[in-house]
Amino acid sequence: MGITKTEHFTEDQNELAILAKAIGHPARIAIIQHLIKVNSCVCGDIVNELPLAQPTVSQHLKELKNAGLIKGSFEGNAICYCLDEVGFNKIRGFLQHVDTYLENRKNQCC
Amino acid sequence: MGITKTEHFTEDQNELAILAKAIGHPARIAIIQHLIKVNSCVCGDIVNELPLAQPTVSQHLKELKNAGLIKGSFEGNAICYCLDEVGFNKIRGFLQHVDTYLENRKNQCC
DNA sequence: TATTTATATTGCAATATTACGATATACTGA
DNA sequence: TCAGTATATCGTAATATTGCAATATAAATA
Repeated sequence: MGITKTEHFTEDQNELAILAKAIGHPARIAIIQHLIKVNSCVCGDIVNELPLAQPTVSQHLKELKNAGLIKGSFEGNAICYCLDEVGFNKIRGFLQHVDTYLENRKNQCC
Repeated sequence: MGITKTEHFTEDQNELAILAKAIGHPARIAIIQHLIKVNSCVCGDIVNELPLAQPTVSQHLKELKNAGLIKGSFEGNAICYCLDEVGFNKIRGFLQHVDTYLENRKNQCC
């Protein structure tokens, strides 16, 4: 049905899913990587960095912002975007949990 | 268009996106968490753990498997699923990159 | 004020995802 | 062999996502 049964899962599970889904697009990976590469907030040139039209990029930025993975502030005419720790901290918690388990797991049969 | 312009992005970006997208659903988060919780491979009871019908769960397991996040092996009648390091290692690399950046970043203006 | 520049929003078409009933497959044990 | 159990696949409906042209908004500057 294309509709996720959100209400059947915990708040934690839904939040993690939203974060991972936001990362789950190559354009949004590219945006994150670019923000790291230039080591600063980026005002305006993200559109030029991506092989997508301006409205599409704007939409991807909006999704990253909604998920808490980037934040933006007005810088006169333009808008400055940079990574937001808030979202990444939540994902880090989950993945550290997984990684710790993988390092120590017993009873592996596969 | 609902179609991702995969060819315009790097192989690395596409692969990371596929992994993150696979994690990006609460049912699949729940599957991963359950595999960690029981600390062993799980033969059969995953369907009972989730509030979804058997074909739906089967589909989610398939997606996790395709992404390299779980692996399964036949155990007689049933199938054993457990976490697969391969996929998680790739995501870890990306997120460590992000986390290292966040800890050390300069020039923050937002 | 009018123009330019930067970004967001709207509307829509194409495609993808989610969910599940029905059914198929495949192994086990009687 | 046959029934029972476990899982996968098919088909399909509902909804979500992706992408972009057109357009709107808003600040900067001439």
